[in-house]
Amino acid sequence: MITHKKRFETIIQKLKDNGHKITPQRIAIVKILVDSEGHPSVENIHAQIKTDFPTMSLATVYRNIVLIKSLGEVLELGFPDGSNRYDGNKPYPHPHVVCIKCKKIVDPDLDSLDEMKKEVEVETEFKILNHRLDFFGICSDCQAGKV
Amino acid sequence: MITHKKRFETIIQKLKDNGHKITPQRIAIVKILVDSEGHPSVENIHAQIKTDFPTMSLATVYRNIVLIKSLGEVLELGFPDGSNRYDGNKPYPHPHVVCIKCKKIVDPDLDSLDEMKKEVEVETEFKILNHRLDFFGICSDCQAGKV
DNA sequence: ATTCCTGCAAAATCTTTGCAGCTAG
DNA sequence: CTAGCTGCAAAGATTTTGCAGGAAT
Repeated sequence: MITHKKRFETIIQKLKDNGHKITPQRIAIVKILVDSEGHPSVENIHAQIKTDFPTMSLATVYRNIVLIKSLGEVLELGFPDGSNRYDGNKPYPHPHVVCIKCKKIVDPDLDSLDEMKKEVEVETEFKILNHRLDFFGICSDCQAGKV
Repeated sequence: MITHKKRFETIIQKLKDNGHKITPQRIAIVKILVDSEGHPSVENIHAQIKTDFPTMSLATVYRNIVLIKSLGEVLELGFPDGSNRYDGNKPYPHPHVVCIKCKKIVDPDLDSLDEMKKEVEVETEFKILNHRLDFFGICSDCQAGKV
């Protein structure tokens, strides 16, 4: 099983391997990326760190997200409303189910997706490299009116 | 069969029905939305119209896209690079296959998607209202090096 | 006649960049 | 030491908004 701790070490190691320095800011950002269950936004990450690291700059968060993305260790989720959120635990494409009320994000298991990709390759003659699949709806809590 | 002309009339009618005036700018924008095979961007629409309508403002394009979106008559495709493109012919969610080299967009037929949606509803207990499925890859032309 | 629409410019977001000083290795 | 990183502020890019004049119905 892949724990948050292992993910943390994987990313830090990859940063080192590629000649990047391990700064306190970087550590803090990576920690949040792998600890968050809730797919944090840049603003979110910044706010969390700023609490006990008041000089942390938004630019630094952006720069590090770009860096970690370029190493393939975080997945960027761009949503229809223009916001971006990040997943440091599963940095490869995978489906999401998003509650449009409470913004909760769940990762469903969908085995049929791989098959669908092959279907698309046959039908369109594209070589498929990547994909994005998101469902939007109301989670059971919000349906029940728990807000 | 649904022709571009019918789509044009449908949208214009819907605008009228909802008490919106039919201005030359509006007509030009709707025309491009339904005539384009290539999923135009806002910038794109603006540029096309500006040729023979030099005072056309970007703001007007944005405002009308928002309006037509609110009537459910155009689909907005937000891409990972931050760009938005629009589909006025099929304004309901449907899968896209995007060539990352030449930016061509193809609409594949994927019957299995509806089933997948139900699968997700059962598994997550969400009420699914909407979805987004995009595949990214290289089209056959670009694979062949035709650029 | 009125109500809605447009163009322009300014504002609002979100993200990136230049630079001088600082710090990890 | 010294290459790379950070913070700050300014710049970019994209989309939205306020306002006064203009157009559709």
